[in-house]
Amino acid sequence: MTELGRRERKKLQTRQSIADAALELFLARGFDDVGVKEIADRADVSVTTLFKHFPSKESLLFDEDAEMESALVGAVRDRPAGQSIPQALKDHFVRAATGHADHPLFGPFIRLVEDTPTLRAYQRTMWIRHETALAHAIAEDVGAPLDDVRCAGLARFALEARDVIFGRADREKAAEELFGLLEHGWAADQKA
Amino acid sequence: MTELGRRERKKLQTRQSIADAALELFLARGFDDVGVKEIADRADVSVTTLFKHFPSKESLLFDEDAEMESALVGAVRDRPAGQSIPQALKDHFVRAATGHADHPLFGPFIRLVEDTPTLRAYQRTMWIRHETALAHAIAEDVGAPLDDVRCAGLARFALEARDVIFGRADREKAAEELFGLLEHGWAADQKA
DNA sequence: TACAAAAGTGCAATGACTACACTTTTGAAG
DNA sequence: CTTCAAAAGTGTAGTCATTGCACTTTTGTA
Repeated sequence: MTELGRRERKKLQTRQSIADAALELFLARGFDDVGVKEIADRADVSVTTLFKHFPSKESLLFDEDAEMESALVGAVRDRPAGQSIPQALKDHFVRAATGHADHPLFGPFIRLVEDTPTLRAYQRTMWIRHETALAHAIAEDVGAPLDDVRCAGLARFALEARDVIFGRADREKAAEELFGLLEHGWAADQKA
Repeated sequence: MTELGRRERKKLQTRQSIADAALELFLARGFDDVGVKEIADRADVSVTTLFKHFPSKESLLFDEDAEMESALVGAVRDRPAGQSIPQALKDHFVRAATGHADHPLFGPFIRLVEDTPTLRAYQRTMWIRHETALAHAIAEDVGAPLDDVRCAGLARFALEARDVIFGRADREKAAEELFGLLEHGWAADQKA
């Protein structure tokens, strides 16, 4: 679509260097044992520049965000005919989880986040940001008012479900059971 | 039960002074516009002492914690015969919310927390800590393995429901609808 | 009364983050 | 090709929460 000028390209490149440096160092020595200074040095930029690109130390690890939200909304909006919303969300999460599973850093990355309280909290905050968007998509789909409580609730529960699932050994089964619960509750509510 | 010696009493008193000073200042000027130094000064203690009593600035606002957890577990364990677990939790939350509603600082306090991202996040983290305890209580009650996924899920969803409910104008109705969803999903699952 | 543990203090340091004033790069207009 | 304002980058110095340390004071108890 939009051609990027050299300027934009260089900017993105700087950003990428920083993110790469951060990921390497964090994976090697842990989030708390690496300072921003060191990351900036390795990316060959000043600390000031680093913070011009990323709003916080935690954010260095979570880059792609806008895409996730539209994917989430899309999963509800464009689901196969006849499929329930909880089902569609479950499929979406399972697909997303297994989609990246081949990347060699996926495992270590997950472990890093799980083992660092700060990062868990941050990830969760970022994740929950999508609640409103998802809630609206659901409400629109079923023809409820945009701020309908049950739609907001389903959105929240679904997003949380992902977090619970990730903490489990058998993610497939966990997803099945948790979304089963939502599925039944949601269906019963829809009838009323 | 246990009589407190003068030492313990003085310690608690110091702690209370600090918490009081913090609450006053935060309510008056907002969380981010008050420094720990100022709080310590008002409570007439050193900053070092302040941090010997509280692990962080945020924790100054959230004191009573162990009680909440046992109350939560108790709500499940000692619920009236024939009442479902989601129902019991709903009742518990509604009761807890209205129980403090008469306190004059309750409203402003809630508003302070809602309006300060840091505090929202902190409160949520503290709150979710009870997930495991609640999940175990539920599992025990229905005779499932302690780490059963559906029990953990219900616990998580119920705790999150409280958060969603607090963000709503009509909390009574919101509670009704959200726990209705959990109720139906849970009931359907239990039969299987 | 004496003494060890507990409570409190002040100081200096760390580490994330910001404000500021500055230099360098670069896209685009003339 | 020159020019110039915006954008990208830099270094310095500061703020603020939080911690480690070595120290004094208080207090329960033997």
